[in-house]
Amino acid sequence: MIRFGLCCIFREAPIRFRRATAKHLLSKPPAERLTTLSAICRHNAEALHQALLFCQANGIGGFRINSQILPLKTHPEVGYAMADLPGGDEIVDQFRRCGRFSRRHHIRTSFHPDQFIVLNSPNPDVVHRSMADLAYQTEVARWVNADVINLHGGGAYGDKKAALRRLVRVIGKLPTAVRNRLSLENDDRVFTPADLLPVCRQAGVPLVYDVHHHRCLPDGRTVADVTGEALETWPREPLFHLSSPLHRNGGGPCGPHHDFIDPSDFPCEWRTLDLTVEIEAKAKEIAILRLMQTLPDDLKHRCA
DNA sequence: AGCGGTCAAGTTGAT
DNA sequence: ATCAACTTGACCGCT
Repeated sequence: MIRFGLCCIFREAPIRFRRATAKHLLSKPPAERLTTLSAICRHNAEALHQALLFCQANGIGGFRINSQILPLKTHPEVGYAMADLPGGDEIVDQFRRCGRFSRRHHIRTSFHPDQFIVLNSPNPDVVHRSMADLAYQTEVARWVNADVINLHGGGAYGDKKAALRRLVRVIGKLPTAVRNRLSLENDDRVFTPADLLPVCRQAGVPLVYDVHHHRCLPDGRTVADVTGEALETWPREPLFHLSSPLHRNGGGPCGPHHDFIDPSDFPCEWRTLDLTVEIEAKAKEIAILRLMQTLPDDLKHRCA
């Protein structure tokens, strides 16, 4: 069975996550900062519960959690520990409730740290800050029962092979709780599936195959090839990515995502797999619900 | 109440 | 050398 994952936010359902800016917090006295952050974190824990309820009620089998669910958690000036927040224990409890709900209803959750988290940077400060952020996301992942923290390979710095060697080495040094959840995803500018699959095998982390990125940044392999090799990197249910481009510039760089998914972008090779497919479409839950309606018929005709 | 500029962080590639 | 694009809002200060 294919299950679809929703990425971070809703277009129409009235479920919103809050954030904070460091600049604003720094204009307040420290005690007030913590009160503000506490209110936001509490709100977000409740919003996550609502998000999971929505998914459960609508047959959506996965949900990607925004990295800013605990805003600015590892920021050098306004970063904090849960114990610093007023009512921090209750906030953690609420996240644990989300974890029990997702386990009971088989809703898979994941994280996708943003572009500032780079494990293979030649700058050790960048790597250390990245590892700290991964530790934070892992902490939340344990509460909420998320089994995937998905990352891009990072930069090439003019020497892809050396960059990939650094990546293997740094992954090897990660705490087990982080590495057990870590996955790597092919991107649209630097690292293809062919680049990352050896890293995945050496470092013992799975590949999140993004077929749209692969079409923009090809590596000579077919969708069928990469699908098969990526599946072998997963000791549990695999997780792949699907999106449709707003503009069809065949072979050019990946542009912005479309509002919806063109069902014909769904690879026939995935049809019969047990697989989580995270849907990157700007219409969010509307796009998933539409795809769930149109895909079965489309597959029947296109992939016979 | 509504508007628009701004928001921690990195890297690449276009200008 | 500088700067937008990644993804995309939400927030905050101002009117």
